[in-house]
This record gives sequence, C-alpha cells and structure tokens, in this order.
Amino acid sequence: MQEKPIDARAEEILKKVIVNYILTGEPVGSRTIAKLSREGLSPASIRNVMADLEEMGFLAQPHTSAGRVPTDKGYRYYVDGLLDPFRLAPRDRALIDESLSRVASEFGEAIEIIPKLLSRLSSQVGYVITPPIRDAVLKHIEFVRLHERRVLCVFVDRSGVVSHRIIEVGEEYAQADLDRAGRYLVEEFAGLVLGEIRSRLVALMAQEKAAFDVLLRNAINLGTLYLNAEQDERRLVLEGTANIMKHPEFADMDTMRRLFETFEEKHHLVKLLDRCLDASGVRVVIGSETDDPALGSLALVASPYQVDQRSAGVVGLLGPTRMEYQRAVALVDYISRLLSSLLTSPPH
Amino acid sequence: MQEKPIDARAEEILKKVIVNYILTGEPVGSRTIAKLSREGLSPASIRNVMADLEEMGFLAQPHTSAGRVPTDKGYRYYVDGLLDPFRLAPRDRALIDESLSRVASEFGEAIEIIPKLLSRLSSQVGYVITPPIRDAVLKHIEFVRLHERRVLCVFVDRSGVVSHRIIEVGEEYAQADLDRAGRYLVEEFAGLVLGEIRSRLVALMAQEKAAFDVLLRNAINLGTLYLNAEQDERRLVLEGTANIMKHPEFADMDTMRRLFETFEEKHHLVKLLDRCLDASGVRVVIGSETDDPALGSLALVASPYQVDQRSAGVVGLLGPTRMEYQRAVALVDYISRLLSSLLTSPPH
DNA sequence: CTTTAGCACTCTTCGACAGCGAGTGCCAAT
DNA sequence: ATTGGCACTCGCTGTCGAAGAGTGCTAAAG
Repeated sequence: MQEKPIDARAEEILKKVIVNYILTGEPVGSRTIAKLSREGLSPASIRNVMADLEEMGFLAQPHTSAGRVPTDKGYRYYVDGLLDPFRLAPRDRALIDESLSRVASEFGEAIEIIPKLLSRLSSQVGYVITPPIRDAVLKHIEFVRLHERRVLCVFVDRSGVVSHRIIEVGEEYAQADLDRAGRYLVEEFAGLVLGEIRSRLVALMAQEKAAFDVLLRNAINLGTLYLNAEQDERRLVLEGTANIMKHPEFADMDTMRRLFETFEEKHHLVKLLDRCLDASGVRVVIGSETDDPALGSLALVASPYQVDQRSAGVVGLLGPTRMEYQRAVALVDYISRLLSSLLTSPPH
Repeated sequence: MQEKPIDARAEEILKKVIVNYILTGEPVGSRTIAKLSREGLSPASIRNVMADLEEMGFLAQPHTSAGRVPTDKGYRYYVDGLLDPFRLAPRDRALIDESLSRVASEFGEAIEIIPKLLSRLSSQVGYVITPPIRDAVLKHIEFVRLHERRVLCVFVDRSGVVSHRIIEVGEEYAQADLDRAGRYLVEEFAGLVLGEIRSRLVALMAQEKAAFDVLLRNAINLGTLYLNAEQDERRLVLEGTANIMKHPEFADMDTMRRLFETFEEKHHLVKLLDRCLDASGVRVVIGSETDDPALGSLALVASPYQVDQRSAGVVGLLGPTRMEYQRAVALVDYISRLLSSLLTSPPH
C-alpha cells in the first residue's frame, strides 16, 4: 500500500496476465500478451515490464524458462482494483431467486440450500456459517427429561433454526416441572436475544424472590445451564467439496488430504470466516493470506449477511486461487444481499 | 458356490497371496510365496496353482509379467472362510469402552462419536446410519408456529435424538393450540413407535368423536401431517473421509472425485447399507458387489445394531478393498455389540 | 501323476540422452 | 524508450537399453 509503483501500462499487463492465466491455467508468456494487446507492443518490451512485476512480487515463474504466473500479491492487486464489472446471467439470477423464495424466511431451510446453490453455480465449494447462538432470538425452548440428571434442551430460534444440547442438572426434575420452566422462559423472554436473556437471568438470580419461587428458580437454573455452554458456537455448512478435485492444481494427494482434513475439522475455517464478519461487503482472502498452510492455494470469497440490520453470519465460496473472481464476487454479493433482505424485512 | 474347486493347498496359497498383498500393496509372485511356505514347495509348483486360481477368477495379474493380485471374488472367498481370528488390542477396547460409556445411552450423542471412533481406530471412513424415523419411539413432540401456515415440528426420540421438520398446515393455528396438541400427543402416545402412532391416528380420524373435539382434531391433523412425510428417512453420518486419500490405490483424481461425490450425496450409500440391515452379524461387501461403479475399489464392513432386540441401523467402515479385514471385522463387531447393549438394556 | 529345474519370454521401471519448444534476459541498434 | 536478435535455460517427450521381476512351458526327476 505504501508504494504503488505500477503505472498504467504495467497494470494493463498484469491484468492481462492474470485474466489469461485464470482462463487457461497455464503460465503466460510475453508473446501471448503481445498478441492480445492492441497497443502493438513487442514481446521484448513486455518482458521488461513483466520482469519488473516479478521483482515487485506480483508475478512469479514456476521455472526459469516458463511464462509468468500470478502470486497471491498479484491476485490481491487484481481483485482490489482491476476487476471488470460483471453481471450475473439472468438465468442464474432467476435460479437463485426461485430457490430462495421457496424457503421464504425460514433460515433453517435456507442454510441447507444456499451452500448447494453457491456450489452449483460456481462449480466450487459453497458455504454458510450461522450466527453464534448468542445472537439467536428466542422463539421457543423446551426441556425434556432423559434420565435422572440428564435433560435435553431444545431451542428454536425465531427464524426456525433448531438446536439442542444435553445438560447435566444438579437435582432431579419431573417432566412437568421442566415443562413449566420452559413455558415460563418463553413467556418471559420470547423475542430476546440469547445473550440478553442470559444477563437477565443472572440479574434475576440475585433477587431474593428467586429463592422462594420454585418455578422461577427452576427456570433460572435450567436456563443458565443451557446458556452457559458454548455461546459462540456456530454451524458451518460446506457443500460441493468434491468440486475442488476438478482443478488440476491439486493433483498432489498429500496436500489434498490435508485440505480435506481441514474441511472435516471445520474449526479452522470458522475462525477464518470470523475475520470476514465485520466486512462491509464481499471480501476476498487469497492463498497465504489465510494464514493456514493447508489452505495454501485456496481463495475464499466471503460476504457477511444481515439479520435485522445486524451482521450475523457469512456466506461465500472457496476455490483455488486461480478462480474467476468477478463471477465469484458477483455471485456471493447477490446471494448475500438477497439473504439479508429475506431475513430482515418480512413479517415474523 | 455351486462349484468349490479349491483344495487345501490352493486355499493356503490364495490366503498367503491375499495376506501378503494386503500387507505390502504390491503384486505378489510365486517366489515370495515359496519363501513363506514352510511346506517347502518350489516356486514352479506354486505358479501352477496360481495359474489355476487366476483361471477360476480369484486372482489377477495387472500385466503379464507381474505378480498376482486378489480379485473381488478372491477377497470374498478369503473373507468368507480364511480369516484368522483376531482380537482387538486391549487398549483399543479400552478406548472404545471409555468413549461409549461416557455417552451412556444417549443415542443422539453416540451417533456423533461412533463414526469418529471407527475412523480413528481403523484409519478409514467410519459411519453410522440411524434407524428410520418410523421406528423412533415418541418421547416428546412439539409444534411451533413460524408464520401463518408454517409450523415447525420438533420430535424427540426416547434415546434423545432430535429431529424436526417444517409442515404446511391447512388452517392457521394459535401457538396455544399447537401446545395443547403436542401435549395431547405426548400423553396419549409416548412410548410408542411412530409407525404405530400413525396408524392409531388414522383409526382415530375415522371415529366421529374426532369431528367434535377440537383438541383431538388438531392433534390428529398436526400429527398426521408430520408423520406422513418421509418416514423412511435415515441419517447417515460419515467421518474420516479424508483417510481414503492415504491409500495409493486412489491416486487417480477422477475416480476420487466421483467417490467424494457419492459421499456427499449419501443417497446411494444409504441404499447400499439397507442391504446390510437384515444381516445377523458383520457383513462385508466387496468392490463390485456394491453395484456402484464409484465405489469400485472400496469395500464396506457393516454390522446392524439393535435397539430393544430389533435391528435398527448399521455401523461400520469403508475402505479400499485392500484392507485388513480381520481387524476391521473385529472392530465393527465389537462396536456394534456394545452399541446394541447400550441401547437395549439400560433403564430408560 | 506330481513336482521341479531350467529357460525363453514378456513387461515394467529407471536412467541417460537428445531434440524440441517455449520463454527468458540481455545487449546493441533504432 | 523500444525493439530485434541471440544465446541460454528448462521442462517435456520419446527413444533406447539394461536390469529386474515374474511368468508359462517343457522336459526331466521322483
């Protein structure tokens, strides 16, 4: 950022190299660029520029006598300033509109469909990450006695997402008590965010009324037990991981295996995606910028989506650094906007 | 089966070839076998036998001047009659016991842990398939109004498995009505299998009482709406798919991709596993026996598990046909027995 | 009749080597 | 500043030959 030593011509050439490389997957040489350029520059001149670009770290050569290939830094520059505007094909748009309109505002369903959609339309890996439970809005909560000390807690979010967890309780509850406690919590706190509910429960607990009212005490107990655990937990849904194998740059089984292991773990990915939560629009993370060696030659296109104007989760896709960024960005942008509007405006 | 043209010696040799191949992954020649055999047979004699075995389809040669490799038919014969008895290492046993005892009889948790366990202990792909919803035993059911015509139905099985689905209702319900209907269903039918509940509901519907009792009518309506859809649905959990890539026999990206696509679809796998449901113990399906070209060089080790003496679902693992069958079989057998006993005996 | 030693044959693998083609860097001329 | 020319560097491909592993067949031995 401090130095921006690229003049218009170099920029032009860098862009041509990258576009060409994305298209063909093969290192591109000066001759190729010369032919493409209507400016009529000779290969030799272009070689000079390319040598400069290499020196500055935007391009690299796989070996001495090969053409140039973009580096992560090169892609970065390209994505930040050289992207051609791109409009989604009307049929793609229509497909998205139609698929998403069917799930209406039920986030629980959207979450299954969106990654598939992204994956299909991009031939890459699509994903959605849900908001943390902390931000879920209580619609319904229910406690079910499994045996003595184990209680299943089922939670339903306003947008129809169901999550559940088993909690270990200190004393034994009858199912009827559990029912009452659940109903109490719903009546009292429906419409509030879980984080908020949690702090209110803590406040209630301090009041002396809680010591005498059994119903209240139970509700507080169960509620806090449920709310205390893993409030940051988010669900990540990946779809189309097999698509990664279409790309020749992953011929090596070993890196491929490590890649799929991180797919299975999800843990790292979630952490990575968190970084994209606060972005204001589509964000692209390229190769080494991920700080994860297993994702070395992958790029991530991510956009946060909003629920009621608040940034909630992230949707996007994942593919080789050599991907059609314009298309990917347009796609992710469109879907995230649509999703946000579905989750925000409609009557709940 | 009709012809069993293998004498003791041929059997011995077949076994040695297979064991050796499983061990090394390389075609095994007559010399190797000669050295292994304490009978002191010469390579030439062994060659004759091997030629016979090849003619009968138990062995094959990758090319004319290579050693022999087992065919699927060869593995089949080996698995059916030549397996050495195998005992799990005590530490493996202990690990399994400990992991499973912690989830007690909560099937909902076991289902997450078991495939991981299988995968870790075998370095292959572990899986569990759940019983179809039809066989689930009602513990709790709950209807939550999402909007006008859409109702979320949350179902809890006796063993703590939660499943849910959105249903479209004909008329609009108030949440209070939904609550009552849910409570009614639980009171009336808790402890029964869903399939049974469904037929009872159908019977009730015919009675005229249903026409007048609003509560009853609602319960019947909602209950049947929920129960009508996809009663055969089963959940398949796969874990450790990345392990497949460790095996050199899958160097080819294209078959690998198709394989992972079937992993993602799950559909085919479920169908395949259904065939193992009625088996009385561990069952092995080898390569082409799967009738799925994408699974061409995979073998499946599967064992049904029981819930209350009834065959319910299947656990097992998935790996290359060249796998240590004894170990795999022992592992799957042990886990399925343990799981069955956890799901059957304990106090519910 | 079974077993085995011997031998010719087949195929893969590996390294060496050469030729081709693509592309570069540099220099000198424009 | 641009460009034509040229030597050079690599990777890729194909060929060749030698080595090695393993086979099938035949004829001799048990």
